[in-house]
Amino acid sequence: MAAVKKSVSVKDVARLAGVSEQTVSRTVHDSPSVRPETKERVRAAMRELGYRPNFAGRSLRRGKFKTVGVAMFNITGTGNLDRMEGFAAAADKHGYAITLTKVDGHPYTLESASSRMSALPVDGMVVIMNRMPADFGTFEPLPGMQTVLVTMLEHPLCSTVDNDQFDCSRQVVEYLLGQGHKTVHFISCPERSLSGMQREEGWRETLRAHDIEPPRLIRGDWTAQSGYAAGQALADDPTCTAIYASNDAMAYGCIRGLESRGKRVPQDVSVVGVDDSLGDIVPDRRLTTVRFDNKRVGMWAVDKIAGAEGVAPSVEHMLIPGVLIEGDTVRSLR
Amino acid sequence: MAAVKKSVSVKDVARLAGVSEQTVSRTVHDSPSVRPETKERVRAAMRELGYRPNFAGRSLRRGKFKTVGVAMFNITGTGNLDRMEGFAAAADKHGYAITLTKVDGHPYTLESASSRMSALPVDGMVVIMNRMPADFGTFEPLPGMQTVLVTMLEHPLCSTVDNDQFDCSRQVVEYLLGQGHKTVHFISCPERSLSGMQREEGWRETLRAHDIEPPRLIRGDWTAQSGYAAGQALADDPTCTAIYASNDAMAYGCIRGLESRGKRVPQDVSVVGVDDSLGDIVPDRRLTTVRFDNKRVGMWAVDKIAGAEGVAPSVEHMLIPGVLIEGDTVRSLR
DNA sequence: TTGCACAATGGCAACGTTAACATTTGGGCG
DNA sequence: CGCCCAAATGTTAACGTTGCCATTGTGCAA
Repeated sequence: MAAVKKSVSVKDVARLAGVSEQTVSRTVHDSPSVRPETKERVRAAMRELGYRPNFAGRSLRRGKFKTVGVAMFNITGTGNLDRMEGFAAAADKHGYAITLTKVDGHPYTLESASSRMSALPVDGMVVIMNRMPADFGTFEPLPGMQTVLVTMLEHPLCSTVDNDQFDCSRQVVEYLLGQGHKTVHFISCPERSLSGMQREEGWRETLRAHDIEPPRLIRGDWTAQSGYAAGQALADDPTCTAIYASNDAMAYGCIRGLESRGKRVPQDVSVVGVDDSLGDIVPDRRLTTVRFDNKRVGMWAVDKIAGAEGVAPSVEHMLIPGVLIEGDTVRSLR
Repeated sequence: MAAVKKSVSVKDVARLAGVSEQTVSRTVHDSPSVRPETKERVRAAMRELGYRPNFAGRSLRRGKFKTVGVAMFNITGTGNLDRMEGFAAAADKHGYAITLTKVDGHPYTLESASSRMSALPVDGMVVIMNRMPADFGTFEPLPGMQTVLVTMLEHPLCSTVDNDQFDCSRQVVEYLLGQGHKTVHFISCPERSLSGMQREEGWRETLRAHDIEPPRLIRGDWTAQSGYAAGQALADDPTCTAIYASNDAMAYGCIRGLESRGKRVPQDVSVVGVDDSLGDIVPDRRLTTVRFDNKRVGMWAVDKIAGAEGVAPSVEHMLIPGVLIEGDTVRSLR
């Protein structure tokens, strides 16, 4: 029962196999200039000693870590899981790993995310922005550290990618108007949410593009309870035949609120949400909603960094459109 | 506009500050044996050159990465976000980072997770087990790599931590029996889910401990639709006054299924779920459920690795109990 | 004045890997 | 038979950091 005292290095393997360290290295990288017999002998030595290449030595030599850092101000948040799925998938594809970091949001700045990352073994970084960082305009990425921001806003020095919230609202409003509704009421969200504000702007702009003055919106707080209250309030408004809620929880709450006031969905009022987060939760009703492709957002961000590989990094801005899912909560008036 | 050509090392800082590399290093670590004036001069040089310590050099020297690897077979899964929150929080506390890796589940083995991690800059690893790996009994962690498994099963060589699913069922069943119900029906889940099977076992054992023969269970698939079907089926069973569903989506589906057959909840039938995942989604009803502390599970796992710091790693097994949340879906028969 | 303790700093080596270059070996061909 | 080329392998140095030990400078007690 031999105790493992320390890590096994190429030197140990070389000694056991009776070759030079370089030959071991070449074997690890499966270089064609090593004789098959030699390779086999080296591999046997590696197996016997339990050799694993040391990441630090390798990175030091190569000057690359093959790792992308992800900075999040909030780990818990809608879509984060899907985004991470995308990060991991893209990283995998390029042979990269993902390093996850929670950044304290006080102050809420890109600088704090950046300095947090600077001491970690990463070649590039992704920052997920939920709110507006105080230094968005003035931020400069660390030299040599390609930085991708997950946001709809465009940044002069960093590539950006996000769901197209504006287009999402446009799709919803056009769809409802296309069903013959005269206007679309909106249940919004707290003002500090960037994505929510963009949905709000999209709703307003699209109505205006159709020469419809946007009705007064109701500000919710993402919860079904606030949607419920909004639904009750809108139930008494005779002009309200179509409601667009900023997420599915509020949309569903709104439906229940309308029903509590005797309105039926979709017969009396049509309701649309955003998120596609209720699919598995509400059994007997399919909410009309917009499904975002957060996985693709995550993949794009990591692809941008891991796919660069020495290519001069360019600044690009990418918006990924969502898809409107037709459910049972919209009625055509035509 | 000077172009940054390559990374700045202690050598560059030392030259500019007119001191030795060692003094720079000591300044970085704020050693008391450097004169304040010298420190300030070195710091000024660091600022001017934009010096950032190189992770690879440091790790190579220290033989530590200050990073914990997390291997997941599925990124998307209930509770993963909270667990990650816990990973990140604990890592932060110890000055560690988290490296996330998605492991291909074909084959579904601990070995594949382990070998995936072996080439990454991590000091220890956490594996999230959703199913039973083929090599659970025979797996040996990599030498020098402390390995923590997130599972209720105990492993002879690896520490383990998870929510106490067994206790969760015990709490639910005891609670319902305590309200005067004669038995508790159960909506289960696919058999390959480890946690689901443990809930099932807990339900069965607890009933038996009260000399109640467990009624026939209904196997669902985690979705509200399957809960809906189960609710409809159970609506016709006159012995059924209390239903325990293996997650909240099925519990909610079950309620709707019961209602579709004219049964009222909780007046006619009491329903309890597990997850506490509906809090923000169903506005007008608070489901009685069990809330797990996945964040704490994640923290424990990372604490175990990052908190060890040279201490001889011991094998421990930790179960974190959930908390029963009383809602509006249970009626007392007393 | 000498000796000594201690504070401040410097020199050197090593961590594990691999690119670049150097060397050896074997075989083909004039 | 000698020459040259290519295949196979070896040697060296460097990536950036920091622990260890050596050196220098300073103040104070004997």
